[in-house]
Amino acid sequence: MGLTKTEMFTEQQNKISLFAKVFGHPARVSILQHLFKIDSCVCGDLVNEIGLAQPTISQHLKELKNLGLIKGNIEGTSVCYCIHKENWTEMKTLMLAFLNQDLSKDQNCC
Amino acid sequence: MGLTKTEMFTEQQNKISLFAKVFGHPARVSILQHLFKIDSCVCGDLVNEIGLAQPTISQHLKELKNLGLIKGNIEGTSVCYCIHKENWTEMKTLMLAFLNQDLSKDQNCC
DNA sequence: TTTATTAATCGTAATATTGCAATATAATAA
DNA sequence: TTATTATATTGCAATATTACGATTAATAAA
Repeated sequence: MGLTKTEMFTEQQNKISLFAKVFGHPARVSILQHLFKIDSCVCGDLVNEIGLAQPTISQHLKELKNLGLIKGNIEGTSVCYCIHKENWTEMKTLMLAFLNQDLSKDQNCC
Repeated sequence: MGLTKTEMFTEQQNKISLFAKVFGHPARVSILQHLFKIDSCVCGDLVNEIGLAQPTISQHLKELKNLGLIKGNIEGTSVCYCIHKENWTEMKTLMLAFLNQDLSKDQNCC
């Protein structure tokens, strides 16, 4: 099927999985790390930096933009992308709550 | 193509994306939250709890096990799954480094 | 031994993702 | 206006993912 049954899950679970999914490709991880490092970036830089074709990078950028994690400003013929700080912080809160679940309880097996 | 070009990325980037990918489905998020909550669990419980078919849950459990995030003990005819604490902690370190990248720098655009 | 019970595996259909060539769009330069 | 440059969109082929019915395997109970 390939179709996720989102209606069976809570809004929080679906949100977590959507953010995780966008991090689930090394090109998007790499793009984000690059944006953090240089603090702004045009698409062309990323094509050179990463090595995937321009349409592929553009598509990955679109997915990051759709989720609100980055924003882009048109500057002449190029586009300046950067991290959307507020949304990144909000996403982080959600992901941290998931990652920081309590590990201290005793397990009654394993 | 559908085939990720992992050779273009660092080992760290590939690792982050592999962990993120496994969190990229709400059923797996739900399974992990459930395991944290009750601290141990058999597959049958999860089938009732989540509502997907037994083979589907079993497949999601397998992916979590393959990445080392959970482990399973056979107990009679059922299997007791639980969080692999050491590996969870290791994964968390990696993901936190990614999520906690420095947001304080000035952006020269956007 | 026969019959549950429980979870894993197999096979398969439907949908999603990845990557890129070709093309389109938009802004600037000549 | 006509290039030129930079990014987005389209279309498509290859592969991956999701979900589940049918079956298998393994243990427990009768």
